[in-house]
Amino acid sequence: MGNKKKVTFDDIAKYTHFSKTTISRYFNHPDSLTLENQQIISDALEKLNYQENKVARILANGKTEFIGVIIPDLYHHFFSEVLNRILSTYETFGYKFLVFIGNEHEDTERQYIQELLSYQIEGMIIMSHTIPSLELSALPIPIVAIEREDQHISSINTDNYMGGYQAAALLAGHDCDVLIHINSPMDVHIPAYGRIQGFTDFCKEQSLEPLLYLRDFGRAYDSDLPLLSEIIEELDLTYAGRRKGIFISNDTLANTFLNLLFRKYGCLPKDYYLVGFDNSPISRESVLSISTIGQQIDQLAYEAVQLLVEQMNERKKRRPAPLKEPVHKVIPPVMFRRETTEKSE
Amino acid sequence: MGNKKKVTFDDIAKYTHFSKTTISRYFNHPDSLTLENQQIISDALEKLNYQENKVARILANGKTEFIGVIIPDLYHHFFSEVLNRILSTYETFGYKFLVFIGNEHEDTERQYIQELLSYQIEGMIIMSHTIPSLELSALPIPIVAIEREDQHISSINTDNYMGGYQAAALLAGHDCDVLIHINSPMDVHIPAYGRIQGFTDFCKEQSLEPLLYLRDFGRAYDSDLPLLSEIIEELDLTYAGRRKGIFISNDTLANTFLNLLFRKYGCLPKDYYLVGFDNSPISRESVLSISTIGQQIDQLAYEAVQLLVEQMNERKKRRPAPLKEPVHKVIPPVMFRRETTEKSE
DNA sequence: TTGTACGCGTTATCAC
DNA sequence: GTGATAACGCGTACAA
Repeated sequence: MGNKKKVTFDDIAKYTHFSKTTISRYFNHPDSLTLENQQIISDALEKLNYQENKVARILANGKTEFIGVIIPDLYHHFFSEVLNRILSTYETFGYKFLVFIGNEHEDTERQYIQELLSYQIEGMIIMSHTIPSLELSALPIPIVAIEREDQHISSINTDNYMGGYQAAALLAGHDCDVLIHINSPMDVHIPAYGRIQGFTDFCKEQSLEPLLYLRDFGRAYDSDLPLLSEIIEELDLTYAGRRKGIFISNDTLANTFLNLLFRKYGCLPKDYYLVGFDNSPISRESVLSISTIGQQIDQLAYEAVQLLVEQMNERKKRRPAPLKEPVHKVIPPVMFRRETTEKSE
Repeated sequence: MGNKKKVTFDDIAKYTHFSKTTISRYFNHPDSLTLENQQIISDALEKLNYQENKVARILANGKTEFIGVIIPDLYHHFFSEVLNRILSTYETFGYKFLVFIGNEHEDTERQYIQELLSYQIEGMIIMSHTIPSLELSALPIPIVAIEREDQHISSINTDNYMGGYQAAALLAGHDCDVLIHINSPMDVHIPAYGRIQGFTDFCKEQSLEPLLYLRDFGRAYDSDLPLLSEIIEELDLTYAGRRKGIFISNDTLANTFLNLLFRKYGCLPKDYYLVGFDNSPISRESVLSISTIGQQIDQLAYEAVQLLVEQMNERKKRRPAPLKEPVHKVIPPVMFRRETTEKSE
């Protein structure tokens, strides 16, 4: 209860009449002790109620087993699920995670990184996109990006191109003759740009003209509503009666779109076909289940940690062979066919 | 680029012809140096590219500035938003967070706690509910619970009782004469139980008979569907034509309920009034916006960290006066009136 | 205002 | 198989 000093190796050593060294060995090379002595020490640990102190161990051997994480927010399900999966790799790799929420300000994120480095993190996973990868590549530790600009650092991404391609193919397979993609404008170097590219490439291969609606979405539900409303009005006017296949950049937006159609028509009109992206919970829980291109978040996270662990291990070797070029790994998306495309026709 | 040894106070000291102590003071008591000398050291830090090592500092002064967090999952928006807010308090309090996902197994969660303690965390915030608070209260650090069983430890909770009461009042205010609450069965000591209590107490005060449907919800969307479907069938049969006010334990479930009504009737029938709980995004993004009793997650998280920080600071005093009794603080809920109750009548 | 000497709790190196 | 002893990098009396 009180402020008892903590029990240390010294206490154990005195109690057992061994040396500190032997106690240390009990933890790190137990085989080098006789079974008998192992038991003695083990009993002493119990009796004195010893609690490990890994901070001292870090100072002595330099290994923190810390990985730093900077994530843009936890509001979007995608990010929180990625973090969930990252944290869960503790069971496999044993690394602990120091997590910061990037707040969109470059300078504060730089401070976070300094703070992480001061705690001797061995590697970093970054999903926040404010700091350019060129700058990150200069940091003294291995870094892995997930779904962000990654020209100069290693990364794990969903195969966004294939995702966009599959979405277009799904819609075309339902005989949609107007193929539409709704997204936010973005830089070519952001992985998600592949969704646009894959979608338009499929259209071109099929000699269809892809219709792109790029608006500044994602600020908030209420500000997305009028933007989508406007698009619906335009589509209804211009393509009345024609079968419209619409690929929307994420499930949240797809759900908003679907809600607007329900408000206007009380249902999903026959000539509308919808595909979202992410396979986030809302795609199953919307008023009609939404077909979507799912990201394999568990794999994204696992591979990111694994790639990081490999590079961190490499550094611990006597003669490290660091990566000369960043590694970019890509995880295939998975298609979910649901009610917004698989109607009884 | 290479494996250059890290720059330490010793290097700075040699470079500036000061002693290590002075360098240390530069960081901890800069005022005790002349401005001139501060500048000299500051320049040297730049030149040698010094990086702080907080691990060494921890070993020397015992303050890790670590808070451990154990959270059940990040799948539910409530938890991820709480974590979001907790992490964001770094800006205010400066504490860093080591986060573990509780995996429902008591013994592995105990291991997590040991791991956290071995890193010398100064306090812990726990939302996971597998380990009884009595056991937690025996740990050698301050602990604060959020929305979990908290008989023997301090806690921050939403005023669930008031939430249930308000929900019932809102429904009664719309002249619902059948008041229904849908929830999962739970122990009386879980804060969320207050929702049931508040709801039924209001009903009794108004001489209304509260109708409780307690089912094992929350496993998955698909397994909730039939449970809710059955309830709807029963309500339609038993209370046809009467105005039904339904308080559902959380917004996810309320949304599912609403979707089922839409599938059956193509709309929210006139005699159904719905109130959810949490004010999670789905309550705004469902096909009709759902009235809900919102938890003030930002406050929950902030107060939890603050309470913890107070207790951690108390321990650092020469003569600590630890809490004799756990502190239980309660945050009022906020009502959001939306389309599922505020119809044009 | 600045320096000396030691402690924090563990691991690593070398002896025995 | 076991034990001294010296790191690891910083903070803090105490002394000057």
